[in-house]
Amino acid sequence: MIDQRFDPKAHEQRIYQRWEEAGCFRPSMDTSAEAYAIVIPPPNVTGSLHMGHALNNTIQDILCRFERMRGKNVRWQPGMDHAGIATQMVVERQLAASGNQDRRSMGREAFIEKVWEWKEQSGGTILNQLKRLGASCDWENTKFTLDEDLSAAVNKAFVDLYNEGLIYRAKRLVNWDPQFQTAISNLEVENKEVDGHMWHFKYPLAGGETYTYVEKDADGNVTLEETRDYISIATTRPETMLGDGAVAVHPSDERYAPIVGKLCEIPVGPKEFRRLIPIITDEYPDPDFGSGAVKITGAHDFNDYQVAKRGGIPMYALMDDKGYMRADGEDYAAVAAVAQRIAEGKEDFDEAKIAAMNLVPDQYRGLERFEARNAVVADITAEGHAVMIADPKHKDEETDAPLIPYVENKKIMQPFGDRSGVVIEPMLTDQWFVDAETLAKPAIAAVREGRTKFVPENWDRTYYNWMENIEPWCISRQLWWGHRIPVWYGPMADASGGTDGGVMPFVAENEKSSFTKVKEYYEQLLGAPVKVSLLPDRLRGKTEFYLTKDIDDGSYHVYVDQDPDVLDTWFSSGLWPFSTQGWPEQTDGLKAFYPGATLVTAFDIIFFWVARMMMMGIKFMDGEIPFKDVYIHAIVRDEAGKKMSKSEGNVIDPVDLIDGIDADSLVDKRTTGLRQPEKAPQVEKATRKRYPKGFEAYGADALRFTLAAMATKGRDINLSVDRVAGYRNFGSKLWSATRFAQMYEAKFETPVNPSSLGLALNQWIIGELYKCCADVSEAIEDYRFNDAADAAYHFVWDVFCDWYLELSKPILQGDDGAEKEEVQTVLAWTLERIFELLHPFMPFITEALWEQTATRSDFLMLRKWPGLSEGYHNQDAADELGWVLKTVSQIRSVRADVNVPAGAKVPVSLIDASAKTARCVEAHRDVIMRLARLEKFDVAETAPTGSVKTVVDEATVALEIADLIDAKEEVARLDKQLGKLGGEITGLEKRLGNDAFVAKAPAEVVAEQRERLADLQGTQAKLSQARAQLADL
RNA sequence: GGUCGAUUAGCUCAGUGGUAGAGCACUGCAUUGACAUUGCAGGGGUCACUAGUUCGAACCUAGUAUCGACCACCA
Repeated sequence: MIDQRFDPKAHEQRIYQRWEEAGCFRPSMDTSAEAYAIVIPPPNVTGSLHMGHALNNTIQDILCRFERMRGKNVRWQPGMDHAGIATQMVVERQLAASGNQDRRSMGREAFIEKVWEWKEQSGGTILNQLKRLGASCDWENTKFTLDEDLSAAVNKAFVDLYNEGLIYRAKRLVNWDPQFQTAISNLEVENKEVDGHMWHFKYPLAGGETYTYVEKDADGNVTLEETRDYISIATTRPETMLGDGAVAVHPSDERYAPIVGKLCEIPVGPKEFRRLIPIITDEYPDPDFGSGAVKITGAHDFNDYQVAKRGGIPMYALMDDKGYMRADGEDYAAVAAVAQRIAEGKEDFDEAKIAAMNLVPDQYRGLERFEARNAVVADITAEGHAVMIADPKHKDEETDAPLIPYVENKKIMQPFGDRSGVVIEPMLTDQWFVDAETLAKPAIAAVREGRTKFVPENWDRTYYNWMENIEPWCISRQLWWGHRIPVWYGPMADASGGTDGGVMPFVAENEKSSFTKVKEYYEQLLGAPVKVSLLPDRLRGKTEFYLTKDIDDGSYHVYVDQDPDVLDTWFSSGLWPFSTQGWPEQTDGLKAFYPGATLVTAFDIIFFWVARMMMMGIKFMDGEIPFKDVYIHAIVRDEAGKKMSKSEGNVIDPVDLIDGIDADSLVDKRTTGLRQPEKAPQVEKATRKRYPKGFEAYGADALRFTLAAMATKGRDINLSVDRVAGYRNFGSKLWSATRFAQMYEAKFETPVNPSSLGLALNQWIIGELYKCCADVSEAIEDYRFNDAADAAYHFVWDVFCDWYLELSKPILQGDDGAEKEEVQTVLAWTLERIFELLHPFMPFITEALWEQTATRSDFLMLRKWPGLSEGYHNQDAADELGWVLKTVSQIRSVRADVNVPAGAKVPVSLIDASAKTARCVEAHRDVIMRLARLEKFDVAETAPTGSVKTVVDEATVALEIADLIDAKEEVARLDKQLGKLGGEITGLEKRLGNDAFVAKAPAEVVAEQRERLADLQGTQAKLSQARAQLADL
């Protein structure tokens, strides 16, 4: 006999280990079976399991277990992402906390070694947590994006794209994170609205020139006309004025037409040398916004960058990598003089020249960017270049109001680094880019043509929206942790061995092949033997030593230096569906498991990952898409619909739901080692704030079932612990039902042949089981996990436990050996099918029940899915048991209505019963008497006087409880029912009386309604009769 | 500004044109026979609003209101 209760702690980890040891997670590699692959969204190596992961992986596991049971060759590909910035951040922080050197003084190699050390010790917590959840991943094939083979795939992908011109290096304006001192992609920038200011300044015209400034209203009437010697500019970032290259106005803006082409002065910096910049026209400025004139700072604003590129305006970079005003280069006066000549068109310029020019006036050099802003504003204002307005707070006539500098307080959108949280700075730097536009085209087509489908499908709009407006993808990161860019630079040289300090890139899959390329190149160029070595640190920057000639034999020595940058983490993630299967080798895994069946992920990762996998997969796998379906699931929120966040204190840790959280055992929990040590206290605190008393250990099954039951398409999940408790109870119910079966010696491992069953009860339950199986299968196939969970839940609890088990009791406790044996067999058989049916949702408890109900040689996990045929359904049995259920329910309901004591046994007669009903009475008398607590249950001609009546189908059920009832109350009870019936009947009559309905509605609907009306009228007649008899009393 | 979504019972949510549902909460009754992590019975809804399409609308269409998410934004 199994234990009285299911204790998750006693079974979950034990069973998981059994599966793992037996190799249950491995693909069958059965070539006759259909292959089925899901690649896990590789969690960050720094990650620990949160509710989103729990949902994501529960869904994948349900699909994998379901398809595995259906006989497919399943690989659920697990692994982890090296997560460049996140990991580097964690390790750097740890180094700092333990008083170590920072990474720069430590050096690249030593630092990376530290990260690997950290990875071995603390990384990958999440994989063990996934095991706690029951994830049936193919662990033996676990991959890490920085593994040797995956790194080789990354390099190959890079080289191939480079050779096709789809990867290129360019100086462009990119998002720069001043904290991490690296470029990041657009996607890693979060735009947030913050309180900001917009300052209005006057840029004086060169040489004190003046013009007539005229403003007109919509009808062309002049509203303002004055002589000005300046142009008014509005800006939210005054510190960038130092890098202005022009002022732009819209070509149609008549106000400024007189001064277009003239020069104006940037009103900041040393008075003796104010820089002059041209006033130009461009389509970009909106004449209706601000003053209509825009300062153009090409190196510090994305819009300005476009204008500057169009207009050939120089873009002066003002800041260093840390977001401080530049302090390098020549002093301001010298540089500004050059800039002046450029602005006046008197001197040519090129990118390199501009890049070297530091136009930050001496007094601002080295200031942090926000300090610089304050200083610039103060200086300009002090000097009287702020636009002045009448103080709006002043109550008097406008003319009397004092003038104050015009500064608007307004909400502005500001970019923040999603990891660092600091304000992102647009910076002009050399970076590597992927031509995403070209790669996106076939990826868009794949979805348009339905080769890859989004579920729910409306997400394709989001995908198109982004893909059709995709920007070049900046893939280089100025970090150390990641795939180093496979590019080596040699010195730019001429045939005589002369160098100019420039570099020549060699792109190759590894160092060795790059050296071969370098050697070939220089030998051809120089016509002499060439030896190649990697540039040692001590020579870095000393370009004169990069190419040297041996005076003795005339051979050359070339030093090459690998690009110091690493690739965006998502570059390697984009290759995940095929790099994990061994690409570029044509492995069996690759052949079988690409393309995958379904990608399961949350919407926030569509751009980051799904889009990139689509582009890369199609590119490298001969146009074959990486997966057929993309199932986009919900975001898990707290029960009030708020996003779970540590600061809100509403985080629920999935592992806490599995293991329980006890208010007093904080210490105990920390020793489980399931969380990152440095993270654990915070999570504890957050959960405990919300659940001060803690909560029970609900087990992985309860959590999984809850998530599945709530996983409706296209809606967020508001998770409540109560709900988890509810589904834990469901597991308990199944457990105790199995105990019941064991108690009555149910015959497990015994086949059932539907056609040889003698009892309607058994024919009925296997028919119900058949329906349930069909519903669950269809729902999972259709990604309706909530429907699948509901169908199983309802069948097990409401049909199997509440009815079948109760109905079977008289037989199991009775004397008829043959009947008893049939029930023992069907009971066990149905339970076994239930275990199978629930296994994808609740793998642990079902496997535990499987192993403990018989001596078994197999795992439930590897059994065949119960795909029952329609032959299991028997309509006669269904009708018969349907009648039994109705009859019992009706009698129970009446008993409760008229307050018959629960223990009292009541005699009941059945009036006007048909022959068929009479046969049912004979067949099921015992069980009905037992379940409805009857003293007798017989067919009769007439109802005894003083009985309480209800109607089941054609028959009136009379409860002989004259002594218990009050005639008045009984009349009231019947009237209430009649009232309800009457309302429904009227509605039906009205509908059926409507010719249009009868004429236009489908015939079966009309027939159905007619039948229903007839039924209701029959019931009404019988109840009315009963009422009439009572009234006579 | 663009896109997507939500509004159904006290709460959290299912429900793709034909009798409004679940879980939790609530009320009454039931405790030595699988299960109190239970059983039986019950109360509770103008399906946000307006108009339309339809024989028929929670569901389709248009609009309104409120809430939310994402993307892009005026220097």
